[in-house]
Amino acid sequence: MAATVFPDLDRASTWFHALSDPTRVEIVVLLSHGERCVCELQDALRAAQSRLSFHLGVLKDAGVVTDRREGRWVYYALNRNALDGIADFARAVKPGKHAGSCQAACCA
Amino acid sequence: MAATVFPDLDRASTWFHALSDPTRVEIVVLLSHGERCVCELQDALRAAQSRLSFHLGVLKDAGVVTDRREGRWVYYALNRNALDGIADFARAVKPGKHAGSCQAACCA
DNA sequence: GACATATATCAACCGTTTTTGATATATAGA
DNA sequence: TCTATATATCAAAAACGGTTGATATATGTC
Repeated sequence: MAATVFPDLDRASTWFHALSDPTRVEIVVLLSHGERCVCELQDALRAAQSRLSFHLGVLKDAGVVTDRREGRWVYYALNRNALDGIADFARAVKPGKHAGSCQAACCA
Repeated sequence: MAATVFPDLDRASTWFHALSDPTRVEIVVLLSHGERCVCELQDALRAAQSRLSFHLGVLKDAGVVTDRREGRWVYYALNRNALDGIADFARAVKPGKHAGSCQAACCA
């Protein structure tokens, strides 16, 4: 059963979808230095404001980033839980890592 | 500089794109039990043959899986390097993990 | 209140991805 | 060689995702 290997496939594919665009991966890398407001990201990426806002929305909906308003500015930050979940997924599906959790016949 | 955090952004977003579809994540989970031929995956996923073949092609092009022919059958298997790369990415961008690799001013 | 700045939302457009059904290729066995 | 099975490829349609420019909302300052 798939579920025994990694319990939350939909959430996983949502994370991966959020990271499937190079611009969004760049945003994540920028945020890995610490939280940033939209205008800082805009300068760093030289991206149109609505375009950046769109990508931040995708990342936020997927739970990869969080946002917080401070005065006029909105600061975005990485969500550690999502990053841990991604690493967990990669670890969980690595062949041989779950030999105990399914029938002996199916796992090499 | 983005490159200091994770050196191969394009490869990362290619991996993530390959995993951005729920069907493909399911395939990966099935393959985590060991290599499988296309017809076994077809039974497990109840997916049309050409559809499955398409998704396997995407995973293969991204380097997430490998294939090998044995007689009439083609067996697909996970590529550990890609899974390691994904886990590495998640670890590398986790805030605080790369404090030494960039200017003190930028990292909290 | 009027104005400026930061960010989000919307609609239109365009290109890409996915699905489907049909056909092609490869291998094996009779 | 003929037939059956496994898989890949192709073309057309449908669905989706990203970009752009315009407009809306929220906040702060004068």
